[in-house]
Amino acid sequence: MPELPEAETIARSLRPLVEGRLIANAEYPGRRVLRGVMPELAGQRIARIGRHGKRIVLELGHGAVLVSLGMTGALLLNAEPGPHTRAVFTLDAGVLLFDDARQFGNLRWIESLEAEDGLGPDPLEMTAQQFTERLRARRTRVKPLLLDQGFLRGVGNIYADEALHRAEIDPRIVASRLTKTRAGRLHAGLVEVLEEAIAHRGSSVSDYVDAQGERGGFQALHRVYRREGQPCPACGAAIRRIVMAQRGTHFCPRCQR
DNA sequence: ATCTATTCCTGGCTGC
DNA sequence: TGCAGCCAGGAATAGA
Repeated sequence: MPELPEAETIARSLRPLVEGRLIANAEYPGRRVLRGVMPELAGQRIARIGRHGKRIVLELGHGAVLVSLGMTGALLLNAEPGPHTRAVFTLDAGVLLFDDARQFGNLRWIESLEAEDGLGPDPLEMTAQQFTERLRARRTRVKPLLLDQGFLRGVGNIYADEALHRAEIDPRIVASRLTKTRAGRLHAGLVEVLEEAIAHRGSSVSDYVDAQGERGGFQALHRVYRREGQPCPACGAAIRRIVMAQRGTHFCPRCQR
């Protein structure tokens, strides 16, 4: 499931071959992938590839296409279209596909990112103090809060669990009850795990691959995510799994109190 | 403000 | 070997 590090990896792997290319043709088999009205893209140039939270941004001469990868979305460069291909962008050199088996992903045209928003700040672009203030203002449990894209953009289930473990914080604790010190540790844990994951080109838990079809390597370094019953790398206690907000939540009952 | 449940979807897994 | 049933969950939505 692509989150911030996976989206960043995809953006980086797309840039050298897609930035500056002209879109010769755009097709959307089934059309279900589109959210809202998609203008004619043929003839437009992809000026820049960006990332906004866990989404990929294809910046055009005017406006941009926001790619939400959902659970199983992938942007593939020069691959063969398959049964799950939802969009085909034929470029002046090469072809860019959007494949998405489960169809939780979508494409949306926006005028500008600034006008767009409604999303919280990027965890890698905020100070510990900003994070701490936002966090302690909320009377909701910290794990679901980290998943709330309006609170913070880019964090999903994997990195929420991994950051809470690094910060030694129980996912069930109410955010406003965290001390400034512990909130600061959570910020540090988030930044650390996201940067490490980017360095390892993301986590391939089920089917995530980058634009060249390559898997990430960070899944081997997960400390709690989907490791129920296995020993905590820090203390050896068995990792627990509970469900919060309909999401599997993994934590060490000894380290995280 | 914050909560939970539901919906979308299908590959991959379990168990018979 | 085949198949039914269940599970994973990002985000939108409804309702409490």
